[in-house]
Amino acid sequence: MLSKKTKYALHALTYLGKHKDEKTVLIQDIAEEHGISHKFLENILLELKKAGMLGSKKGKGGGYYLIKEPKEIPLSRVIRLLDGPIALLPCVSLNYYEPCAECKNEAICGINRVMIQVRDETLKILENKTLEDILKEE
Amino acid sequence: MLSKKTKYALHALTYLGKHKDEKTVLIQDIAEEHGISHKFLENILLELKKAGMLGSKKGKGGGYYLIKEPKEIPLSRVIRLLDGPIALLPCVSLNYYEPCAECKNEAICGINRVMIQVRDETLKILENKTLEDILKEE
DNA sequence: ATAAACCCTATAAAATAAATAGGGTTTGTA
DNA sequence: TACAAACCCTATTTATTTTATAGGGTTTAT
Repeated sequence: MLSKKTKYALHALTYLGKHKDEKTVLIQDIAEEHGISHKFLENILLELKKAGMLGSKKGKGGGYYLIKEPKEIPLSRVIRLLDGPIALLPCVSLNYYEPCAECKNEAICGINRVMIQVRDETLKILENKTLEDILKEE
Repeated sequence: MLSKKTKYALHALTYLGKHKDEKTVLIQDIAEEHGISHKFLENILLELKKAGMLGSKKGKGGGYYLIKEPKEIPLSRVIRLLDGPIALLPCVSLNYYEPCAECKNEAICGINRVMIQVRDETLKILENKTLEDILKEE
């Protein structure tokens, strides 16, 4: 399951996508819309900004805005940023690889091999679904 | 990512699959092979037994054994049993449904709709990969 | 000047996962 | 028939991760 962080990030991105004709959107507006703590959401938006998905403007009249086209933001990107690996095991993660302690020899581990296949197929799904798909459904 | 419980369960099932010509296998043998605590593994094997995947024999000379063909044990089954939902959000889980607190109206939520699609495609993968696929790779 | 907004780091609280403990029950074998 | 080896069960503790809070600092439009 996705963490609340990721879930909130998706809500925030969706909100920003729906209001992209407005120049900026306030944290407070998104937080109120979804009943999220202002401060918690702030941390999430900062991460999205550092990752290059959002821009922001300081000072009175400032706020956040999308700096990418919704179709350029795949679910895989958001999930990896806030939740970490998409792979089901550390030993098959592309971005967060770690060996499995209980595995004597990864090279001959059937679980490892199958999980690589699962990872590749799952990635295909999550790379193809983007913020645009979410917006189209609203 | 899968919990250690699920990972250990997969290792245990694989071990049992590789030794299915022997009548029974001891917890201790599996635990030693993968450096898992005997007691922790015991709890996992009991769950697998309750779920109808394993049989066991008490008393001296007893142990655990597979009671299903490896191809009848899909990953989805093991994951759901030990880890819970396969869906990425509670509001799209088939087996562990719960509404999302921050969602005002699930019926018009684009995230919900897209996550239903992701769930269906992910399920296809995890239902098609079975213990047999793991055993074939070893 | 000032208020409204973003930015940053650290810490606390809550929830979950992982492991341990301690015994009970069953059953094959000597 | 005693005993040891194995499964069976429940509860508790420990560790880790997630979630949330706190408290301020910096920037900028008006």
